[in-house]
Amino acid sequence: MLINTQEKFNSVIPKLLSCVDPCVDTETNGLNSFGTTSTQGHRIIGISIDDGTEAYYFPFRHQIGVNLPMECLEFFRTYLSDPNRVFGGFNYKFDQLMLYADGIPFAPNIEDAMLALHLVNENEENFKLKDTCDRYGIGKGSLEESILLEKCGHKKDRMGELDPTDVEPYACDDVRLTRMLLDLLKPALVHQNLYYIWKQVNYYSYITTQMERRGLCLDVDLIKTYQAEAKEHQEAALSKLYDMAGYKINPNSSKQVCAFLGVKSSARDILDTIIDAGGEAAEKAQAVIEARGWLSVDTRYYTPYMKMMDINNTLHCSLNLIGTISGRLSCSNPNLQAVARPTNVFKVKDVFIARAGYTLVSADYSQAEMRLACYYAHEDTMAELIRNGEDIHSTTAEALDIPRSAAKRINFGVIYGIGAEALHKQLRIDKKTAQQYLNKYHGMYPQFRVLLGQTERYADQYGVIELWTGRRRHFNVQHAYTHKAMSNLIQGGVAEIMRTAISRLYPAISNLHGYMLLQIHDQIICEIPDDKLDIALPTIKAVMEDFNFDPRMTVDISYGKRWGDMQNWSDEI
DNA sequence: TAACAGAGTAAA
DNA sequence: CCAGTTTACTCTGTTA
Repeated sequence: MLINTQEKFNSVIPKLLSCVDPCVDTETNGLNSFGTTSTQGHRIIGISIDDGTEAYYFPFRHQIGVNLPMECLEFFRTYLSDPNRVFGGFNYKFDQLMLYADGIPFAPNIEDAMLALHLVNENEENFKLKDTCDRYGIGKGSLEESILLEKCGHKKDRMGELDPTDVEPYACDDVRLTRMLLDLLKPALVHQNLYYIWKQVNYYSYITTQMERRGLCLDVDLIKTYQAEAKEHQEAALSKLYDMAGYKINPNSSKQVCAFLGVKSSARDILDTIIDAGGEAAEKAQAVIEARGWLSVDTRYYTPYMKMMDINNTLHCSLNLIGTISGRLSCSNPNLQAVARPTNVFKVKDVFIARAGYTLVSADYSQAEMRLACYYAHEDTMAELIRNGEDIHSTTAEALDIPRSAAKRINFGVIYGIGAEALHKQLRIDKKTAQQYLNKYHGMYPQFRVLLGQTERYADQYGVIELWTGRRRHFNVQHAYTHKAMSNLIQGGVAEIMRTAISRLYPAISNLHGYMLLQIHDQIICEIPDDKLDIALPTIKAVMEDFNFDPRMTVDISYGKRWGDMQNWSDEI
């Protein structure tokens, strides 16, 4: 039902107010509510709400036809941020950010059908509302959508150019379908014992939305300095390469580099092999790496950051709760979970700074995956090393009489079931030696192999494995290979530890007027007021370590004004 | 010219 | 017929 006059609006207000679980969707003129230095933030053009009996569309910014007066948005400011209502949505994080851009605060209680879908079946071919409803036999197909997309040239962000009358059927369809999907998925969640997890994940969505909203502050002057420096090095590295090759070789073209070096792949590990061997080819390979580094540090970090930041020099990524099969978060636009670790070339972390009056705090779990693997596998030999605070790589290397690099690789790889083939490629040693190292390793720590087999057999037999929280990873579909079950158990398990910790930590950090900015799998980045650091640091450590695994989860904390320049903190001092 | 696959590289 | 896993992004080079 189209609500585009004050009279109609007044008549539906009582219906909205009597609904405690409205389903909400927004139509917008784009995907980015924050805007960039060169583009304005996108805005809501209308809001649709299903109150359980009827669906309404409230148009505000259509370029033609009759809109509701903007004053009516005032009602939604309180209504849509009401902590006493539960808002149903599909990828509601997106709608919340859009609503926020119109001054509507985030509502803490949400029920997101997309998150429910991912919990019930993380193997879905996609997580689009209409496609999902088609697959589950809900609604009357994507008829409304296809008609509408036809009208606006197949671009949803141009829906504002249409009359509200044309958009209403589509917009109302979305909220009706969302409610139907929620009604379908809730019993499935209950049946799989996932309902409580879902409520938690909805809250996690609320927290991560706040992280996106806050964003990370950039030191623009330093970016420009680093860009200029990178450009100089690029030119030097390229001219050196051109001299060597005798023509203008492109270091990013694997074809050209392969021809230049007489190899079949120009990937980094192949180039490293050539460098190991020494000689003239080694110099060539070194020059390619040098040039690639100075080119990519700019094209992959500085330049995109300058383009993507908002007018306050703030960078807002997207934290995706359904981006992975294992239950980890994924991060995009930009991917701040994959910012290069600091080197002479990649000084990228330096350009992320704390806002005035705040300090950045990084808290990361030490050896989280290995600890969880020990816990699951009852691998007591390794567990004892960890409990005693030993360097597990060095100790392993000494005990087995293998290089430390090999011990380190196996320690990381064993969680994923590494074999001789992969180890020989990574360490650039022959396959026989790799197999010997593995045999020694599994002789010393026999339980990892046992867990690998057990988890795989369990997944084969039951088609599903359960993480320590009760979250499930399903293997009862094609292309869900059970040899990955242990990896998923550990990776997903750490993700659940992180989710639990962040959910517990959020109220504490908010009370101190601090902010969480980012989650990087086993690490969080926060921004804490300078005068609250003394309280915040021990609190963060205590909350994050508050689990009952053996060996226990421990957290290393560092703090500073730049991400690239942090000092370690210890509460002993 | 746009779309796509493949190679390469960043993180945990 | 997968054999360390989970991602996101940029570039090259070919194809529609």
